[in-house]
Amino acid sequence: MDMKEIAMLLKDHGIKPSHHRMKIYEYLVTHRNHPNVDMVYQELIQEIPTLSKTTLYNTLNLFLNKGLVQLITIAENEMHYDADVSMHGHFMCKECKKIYDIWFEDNDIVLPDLKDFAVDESHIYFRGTCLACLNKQLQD
Amino acid sequence: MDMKEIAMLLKDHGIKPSHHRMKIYEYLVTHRNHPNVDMVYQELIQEIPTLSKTTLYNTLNLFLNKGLVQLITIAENEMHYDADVSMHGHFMCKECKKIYDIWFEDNDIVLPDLKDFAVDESHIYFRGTCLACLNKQLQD
DNA sequence: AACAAATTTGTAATGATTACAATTAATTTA
DNA sequence: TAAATTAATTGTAATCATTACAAATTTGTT
Repeated sequence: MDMKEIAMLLKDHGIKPSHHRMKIYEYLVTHRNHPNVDMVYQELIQEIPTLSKTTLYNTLNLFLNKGLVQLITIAENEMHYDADVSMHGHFMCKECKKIYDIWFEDNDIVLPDLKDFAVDESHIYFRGTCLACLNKQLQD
Repeated sequence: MDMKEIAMLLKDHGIKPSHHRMKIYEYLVTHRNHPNVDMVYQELIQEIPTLSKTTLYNTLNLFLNKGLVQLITIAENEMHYDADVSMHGHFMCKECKKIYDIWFEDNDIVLPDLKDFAVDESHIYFRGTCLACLNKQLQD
């Protein structure tokens, strides 16, 4: 996804595509690693030495409000962000803290329609231990 | 659920049933309101004027580790707790912040078995607006 | 009662996030 | 094009949930 496409995507979501905003979205869409704020910051500060964390928070909240990214509240002490807003689940390894995408077969999961609620977001979270960390534990 | 039953339940989970611990669990099991730490504190401090928030945090973490309660990470800035550890979903209203239980019909939801992951916990979260808040909005 | 172990407490530290006012950059108007 | 207006970005300080830690209290044991 090149910068021209990113600019158009932001515009389509009612977001003026400033340089900072484009770089932040570019980070999310190329890494796809469900980063927390600091992961984005540590990477972008090298290209944009003046970048402020407040700008990051402002921008990510703007993206959230415009529906450009989704918020992942699977961790206990910090937010994570996902540029993929399509319906899929997330698994967090309690050992390495890594967050994995969980893709479902088409009919694997059908969430029920909720009466008495206007639902904006649906999330499916799993916690446990990932294969890499299970193997590491066997070596001890 | 009386105190004798609570004491037995704690013991069955390897937790020595001190008075504080029993009162904290009693709060969770009788209110069933998915409280945050402060909600428990504000109620119990009236009966136990010496209660410390550190004790609350310690106790809730102990309950979590022993599998007596489950952690709800649906809110963006604080943890919520649920004494009902059976599989059910949660809906959080963005307006009033209230958390509702979502019960599924038996075959309504079948979460897939994940290869390459040892899953300890599965959570289904919804966010949106509850009926009470939708009606309130119509009045304006 | 005396000792040891477990529980509870109070205070201070941590760390993610937000508030807010100042600065800088971009856009519009004259 | 320059001044004026608006929007975006920055830096610092505040907020607030949670944890660290050592002291005090309670409980259980010889």
